[in-house]
Amino acid sequence: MNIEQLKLDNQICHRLYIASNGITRLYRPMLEKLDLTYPQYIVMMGLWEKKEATVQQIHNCTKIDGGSLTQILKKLSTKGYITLTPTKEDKRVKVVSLSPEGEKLQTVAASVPEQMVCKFKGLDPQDFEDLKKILDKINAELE
Amino acid sequence: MNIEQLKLDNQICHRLYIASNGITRLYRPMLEKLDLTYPQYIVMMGLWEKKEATVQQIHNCTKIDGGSLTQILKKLSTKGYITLTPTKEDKRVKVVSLSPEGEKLQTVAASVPEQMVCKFKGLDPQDFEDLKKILDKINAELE
DNA sequence: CACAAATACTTTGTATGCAAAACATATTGC
DNA sequence: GCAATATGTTTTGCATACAAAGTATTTGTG
Repeated sequence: MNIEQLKLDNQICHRLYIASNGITRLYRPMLEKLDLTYPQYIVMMGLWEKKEATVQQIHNCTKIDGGSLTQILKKLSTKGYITLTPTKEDKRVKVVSLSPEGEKLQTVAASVPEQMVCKFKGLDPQDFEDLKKILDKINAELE
Repeated sequence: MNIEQLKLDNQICHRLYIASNGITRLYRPMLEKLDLTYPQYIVMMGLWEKKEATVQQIHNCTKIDGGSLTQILKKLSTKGYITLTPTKEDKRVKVVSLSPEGEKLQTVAASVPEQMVCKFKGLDPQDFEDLKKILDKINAELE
């Protein structure tokens, strides 16, 4: 029996899990000013790029699953950042659009990425590059 | 305003978030045989190493926060994998111990790590090494 | 055109993650 | 000793994640 592999210290997945949770936690105070949670922020980032998109398209670019997305979009709608409108051509499809407030929010959000980078002085640009490449490989396998 | 940094495609944190969720999802069917969720599996890994530990110690090695840990330990206890006992010296402290079933489970779990590695044929050993090092840096900053 | 299969989204139920408040028990300082 | 404080764990409330079931609409087929 290969016990060695079961040790926490040898677990890459555990490290990834901790890092992901830790980063979400780190975002919290920064996103508080925007009245957004991290998943909500991800959806907003997708919308700032496209201005509007169907629920399906948001699912594709954010990789947040449908069930969660419905809840998140409902919250963002309540906050007045987006609107949800069924399309005329296909009533099943809903288009998510940025409201003026939602659009304005991007200006405030603009400082978040660099605030975030500042938290990781211990990593050099090469680390970020490497990490990005490896995560892309992992996410490709997870597809 | 630095809009470029706000694009999803430039977000490392988003990649990490997707990867972490995807991996947890990937573990699910493997852990079903053990009747464990991924966080429960993490706690069990900690216990297989130490046989017994206080709630605090488990928090330290798993990095799972106290509130969640209480729930997870309650579930593991219901499943009969562990027991929770207040210590005599300090009644606030609870010791978590493996039950015989919990201990036996390790044998079944032994195949999980390699099953997991098999899912990532696209990554070479160097990728895993690099990833581990970078994640350790990140987690050190998150402390 | 009617009906089965597919599609887009929502709902439901279970399991966290996390901050903040609550509890119980210990320890300290006076 | 006792009040004030600190510590270890639990509870609470809100926000997901996700599988599975449910709904509404469309599309494809005969």
